[in-house]
Amino acid sequence: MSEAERPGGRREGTGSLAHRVPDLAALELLLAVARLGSLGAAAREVGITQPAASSRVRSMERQLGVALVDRSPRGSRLTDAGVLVTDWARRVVEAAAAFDAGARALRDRRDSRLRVAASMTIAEYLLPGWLLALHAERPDTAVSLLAGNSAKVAELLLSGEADLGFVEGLSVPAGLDAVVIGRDRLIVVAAPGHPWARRRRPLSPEELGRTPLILRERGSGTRQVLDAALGGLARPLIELSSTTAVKASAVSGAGPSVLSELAVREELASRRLVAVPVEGVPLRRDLRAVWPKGHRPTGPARDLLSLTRA
Amino acid sequence: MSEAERPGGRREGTGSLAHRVPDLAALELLLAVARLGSLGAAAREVGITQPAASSRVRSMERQLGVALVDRSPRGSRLTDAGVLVTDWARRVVEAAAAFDAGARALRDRRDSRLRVAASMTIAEYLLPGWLLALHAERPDTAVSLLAGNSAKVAELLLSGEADLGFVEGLSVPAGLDAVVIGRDRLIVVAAPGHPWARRRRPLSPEELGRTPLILRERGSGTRQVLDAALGGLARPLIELSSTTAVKASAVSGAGPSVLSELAVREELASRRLVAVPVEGVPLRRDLRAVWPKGHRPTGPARDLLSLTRA
DNA sequence: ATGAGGGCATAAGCTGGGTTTATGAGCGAG
DNA sequence: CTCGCTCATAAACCCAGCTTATGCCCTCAT
Repeated sequence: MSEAERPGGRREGTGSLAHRVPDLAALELLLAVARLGSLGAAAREVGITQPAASSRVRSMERQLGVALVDRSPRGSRLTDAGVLVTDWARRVVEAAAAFDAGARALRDRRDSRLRVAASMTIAEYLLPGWLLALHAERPDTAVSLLAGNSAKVAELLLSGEADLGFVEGLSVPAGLDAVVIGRDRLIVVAAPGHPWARRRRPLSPEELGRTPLILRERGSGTRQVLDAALGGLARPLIELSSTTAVKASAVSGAGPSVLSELAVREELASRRLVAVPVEGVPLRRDLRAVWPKGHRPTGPARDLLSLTRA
Repeated sequence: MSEAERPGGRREGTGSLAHRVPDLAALELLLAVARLGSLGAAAREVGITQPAASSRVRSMERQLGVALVDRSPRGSRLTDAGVLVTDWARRVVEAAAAFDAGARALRDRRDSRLRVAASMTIAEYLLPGWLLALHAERPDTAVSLLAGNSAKVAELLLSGEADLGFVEGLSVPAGLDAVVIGRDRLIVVAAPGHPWARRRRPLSPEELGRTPLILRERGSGTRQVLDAALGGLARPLIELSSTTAVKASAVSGAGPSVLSELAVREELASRRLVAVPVEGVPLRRDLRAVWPKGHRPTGPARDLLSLTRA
């Protein structure tokens, strides 16, 4: 009953992002201001009144502790800091747009003109981007998404519950035609503090095989590829049930791991994980679009397919 | 709940992201639920009560039209759809974390232990990631950021107002020592519908030089590099005053453009822009860390520097 | 000069989403 | 069989942010 639950001390560091980052509506408003050069015009565009926009921007500036726009009776322009903040805001908004595209596809399970079945990795990391691009070209296309492993994708296609599929893996499921649309690679990663992170000589397969790694559980696609590449030798340090858990564990320095390049792209870019060179281990796997044998994709399926070919 | 608010019937497309995407607090809560396997535990972690968490998750599910977690008396696990949504949510949260890291550096102009001066491109696209990585390794380091062009960076370093600088460009400003930390490339891009997008033969310098392009104004760093590479020949179709405006214009199909690889990475990944191959035009430029001649970076500056070397 | 128009700031009042507190119900373990 | 964990529901409450209604400032055109 006493409210001593909250240690009243410093809330430095972890104040929960949401308290320090303006909400999406505010960020969108800021982008509109940047584009239109006027608070009032931006307000109109996002469907609120001018005083509301004024207040929103002001409270953003208070929250961030930085002046973002130069107001003048002739309009508003971004300050230097505002330009930077706006660009960072754009990235947040784009991630939100990808979220929305994915969520929308997930919701419209039925009655969509294009039903896509995809493996988890592709659904997670590639599909939202494709959906955004598709929306830009063919705004009317309603897409629905079903996710599963290769076998599930094949089943959905063959039973007519999906029009187009995407799988990663070594072989094409029976009864399907396929085209390679890209390539994924498993890479060895370690936290920056790990000895391997500074390594310049490539790891040998034996070395990789005898070192305990943070891995997905047996049976997962990634684990299968790794085991096959090493000849069933992969030795687990910990086994976790999701790619995310594996990543988090690797980032925290628990040990090295082997993960899809797609899954760790961001961590590599921000240097929270480091790629470790390896030699003599075939860790590539093809990404393929698939469809029922003979039934060449047409209409919206063809549109989407043409977007995915790099 | 039938509301005939918007005349025009169709509320397809533009419903303003913020109405369709849960706010950051909700996304963070979802991530916590995924990690901890319990609504109550997640609630505790983000500092709200269990019923609030329950209600928040429920309203997310209503908003998205998809069940995200399987509740049981023994805890909560993500559904299949929940796994996907959570991964997309993670990307939004990471973008927000980068935003926060950048904004924080921008705010703490003075009295920071490490004062960084960076050119716009680096400040926009690379620094937030570095700051996140630095924070992961050295949580106590307070960083401040000043952005400007190469000359401004040099000035700040030489006057002692900054400890470490980052510039992109062909030469190192006088009075500074430097080390190359990466490489940027200008690339020719076009919207997917543009004829160049399907081109397989590389463009020749002449062809590029005689085609009107969407460009930054004369005097911008990007424009300078391009003009130098072409021998002053670049022909503008439109001249715009920000990288963002150029991108938006190119995406909308107004014409081809030449932009930093860093600036269009996301657009390329989602296929809103397509890279056009070019030959015989030297469009690379080095990214360098710089500091006052003789004053080797030490302490936090050295930490940051070591993070940036790929 | 001088008035019209666009742009931003301030003030006051209201609405509703999200929160807390309080309670109940299901399931498993000791 | 009871304790301890989980989640759901209900009711009261609080505050953030919106709208409406102004006013001031600047610029441009007459």
